[in-house]
Amino acid sequence: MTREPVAATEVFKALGDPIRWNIVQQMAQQDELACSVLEDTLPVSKPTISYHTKILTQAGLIEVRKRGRNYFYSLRREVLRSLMDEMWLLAPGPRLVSSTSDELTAGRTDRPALKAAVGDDTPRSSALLTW
Amino acid sequence: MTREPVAATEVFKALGDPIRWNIVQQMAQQDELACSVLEDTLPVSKPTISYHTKILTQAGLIEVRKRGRNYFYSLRREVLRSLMDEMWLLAPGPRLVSSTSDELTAGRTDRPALKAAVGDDTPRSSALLTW
DNA sequence: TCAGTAGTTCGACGGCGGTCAATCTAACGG
DNA sequence: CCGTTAGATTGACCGCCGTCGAACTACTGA
Repeated sequence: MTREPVAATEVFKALGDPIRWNIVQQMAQQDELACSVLEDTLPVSKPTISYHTKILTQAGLIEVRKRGRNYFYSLRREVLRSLMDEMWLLAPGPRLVSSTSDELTAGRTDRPALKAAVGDDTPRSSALLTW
Repeated sequence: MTREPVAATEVFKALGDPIRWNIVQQMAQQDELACSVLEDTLPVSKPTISYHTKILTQAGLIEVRKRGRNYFYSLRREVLRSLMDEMWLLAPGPRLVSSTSDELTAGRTDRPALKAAVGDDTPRSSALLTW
């Protein structure tokens, strides 16, 4: 229930695990993610998923909604943004602003990461820089 | 000597430790930091400092320069920026752009964090948002 | 040449983090 | 009311992470 701002290092630590980073990326695209999806897309057991979602929750990164016997997670983007702001204080400079926005808003019809693709950390394409 | 881009999770993991985060913050202000300064400002022994700087180096976050028997570390801000870009893909929106720039460029005459101040994670002030 | 200093490297140790099988809880459907 | 299913909790295990003292390396200055 921690509504007070969480220490930056705790958020970093939460993001510093491949599986959790993968979860966050999935949630950024789906905007509301069923727990069952995670069980399908991640190569770990249910308890482990529960463990990771708890870590992310404690870091303030995700929000949990229980509907019936199903759980839905959503990304708290403000936390990500305030973390970026804090980083930007350390490394100001040109920032990417419009990355062919279709990649952000367009209906993601293709299924994302399957089981083995957890380690896929290759950065996506980028475009158009500015201050 | 890893010159290839480092996985995001590795960078996050490197930033997810209070002492390392403190080191990064110091380097962001000093722009070139003597190892001896770290020994004075951090509450850990020399071997531990060496260990942490190694982690940061492997994550691509800092660069090492040896001058005589002294070591100097500097922050590789590009890495921080590309990490921000990757985060921005997940949480686009208004970003802080000019945070009373004196706080960024002005000569920092006051000594920063002393021994006990490692846990000081409170975000700095901010201002002026935009896309 | 040699004593001293700066910093890394090398064990070794304690604790935390990630994992799973087993158990538990709560909601659903019949 | 009861079997089933979704997901969290518990307990245990093991490997890695952060820490330090001690030894080592390299540079300095006299």
